[in-house]
Amino acid sequence: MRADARRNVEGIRRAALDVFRAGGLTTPLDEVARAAGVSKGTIYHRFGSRTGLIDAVVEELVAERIAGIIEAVDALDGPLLRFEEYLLRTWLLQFDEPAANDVLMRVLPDSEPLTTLFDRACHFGGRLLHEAQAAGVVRADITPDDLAYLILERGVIVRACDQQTRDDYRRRLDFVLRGLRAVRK
Amino acid sequence: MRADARRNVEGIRRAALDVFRAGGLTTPLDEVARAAGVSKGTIYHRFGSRTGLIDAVVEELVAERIAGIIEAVDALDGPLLRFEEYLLRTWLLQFDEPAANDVLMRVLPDSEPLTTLFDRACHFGGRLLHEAQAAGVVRADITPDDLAYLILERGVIVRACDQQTRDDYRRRLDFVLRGLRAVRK
DNA sequence: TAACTTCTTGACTATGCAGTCAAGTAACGT
DNA sequence: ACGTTACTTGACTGCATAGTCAAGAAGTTA
Repeated sequence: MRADARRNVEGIRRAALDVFRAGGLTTPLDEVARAAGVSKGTIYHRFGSRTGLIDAVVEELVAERIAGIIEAVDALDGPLLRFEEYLLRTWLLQFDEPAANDVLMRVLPDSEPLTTLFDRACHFGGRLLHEAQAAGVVRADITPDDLAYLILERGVIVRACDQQTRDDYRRRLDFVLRGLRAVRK
Repeated sequence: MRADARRNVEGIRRAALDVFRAGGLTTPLDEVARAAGVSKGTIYHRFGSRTGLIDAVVEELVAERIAGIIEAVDALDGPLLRFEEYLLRTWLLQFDEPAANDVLMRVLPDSEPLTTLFDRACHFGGRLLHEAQAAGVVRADITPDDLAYLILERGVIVRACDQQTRDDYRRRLDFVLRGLRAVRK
């Protein structure tokens, strides 16, 4: 690979990290090209497709955030707290990081790296749900699908309602969490 | 107005009712034109703009549905039941009728007829919220804005997640309603 | 430095929708 | 039946984005 090509690949990667971080994985490639100081054609040349580029950066972009949540929540005590903190932190991540939101919304269902990240979060959430239900602290009729849906929903909302403040968003999450708890006898 | 023009206006109105009923107010005008058997230009000629056409049909398309909810809910007893039935029926209306959903989502914020319909629903909901909070049966920290948001959210979700079954959608609404109730002492 | 190969470019196609307008068509009045 | 005027048409512009490719630029090697 020629020197200029190597330079460009790196530049594009870095630009993609910046641009996708700010605007999510659906940002037009022209913006990445502009940020990298190359033409769109070069990106296609080097990464094959839009998805190719995303695959090449999404891990670095998002993995740490999801791992951070899993780690932090794993350190907490109590099945209800753990379950609710998992959801809360995930929902806030969706608000804060468009790219993470895109992963959690399965914007590119065919991308392996994206699927891996998504599954990691889902699997962990499923475990917490199971434990919380076993302890009788969240409603028994919530399914793992419902859980995925609760996250997908929030993603859709975050995307569409980008004028709401983080505080309002955060406050309203409490309503949702409350609805998932088991009814006190 | 010439006879053919009058005929066309009526044809377009009727086509718009059909098409918007099925696909919501954001359906491309070409589809309305095709359904009416005229060209797109004729629609613009007769109704001035996309919004003009929508204004001309939205009342007939949606008013009855919203009035129906208000009437039915008004006949119920108990502040909690009334509040929850209002939300539930509104949310189901959003699922069943894309056009009603567009109204409730304020897809065209500048259209008077749309605003009128929206305000009617909002005002009624606000009253129910107030009564329910006065009776201590729903959380006191829910604002009228939150209520509008709960409806907007659902609208966004319905639009984006069109593959979910009505039954699943319905079942999940219970989670949300549950989260709005006052905490039992 | 010249030949050779790799690489980059940006104009191009394609898609989908909003909205416009010159030119053609058809209803109406006399 | 013919002129006038209202009306309709559909091709056109404009916009935004994905993806392609022939031609020109530039790194590499001898």
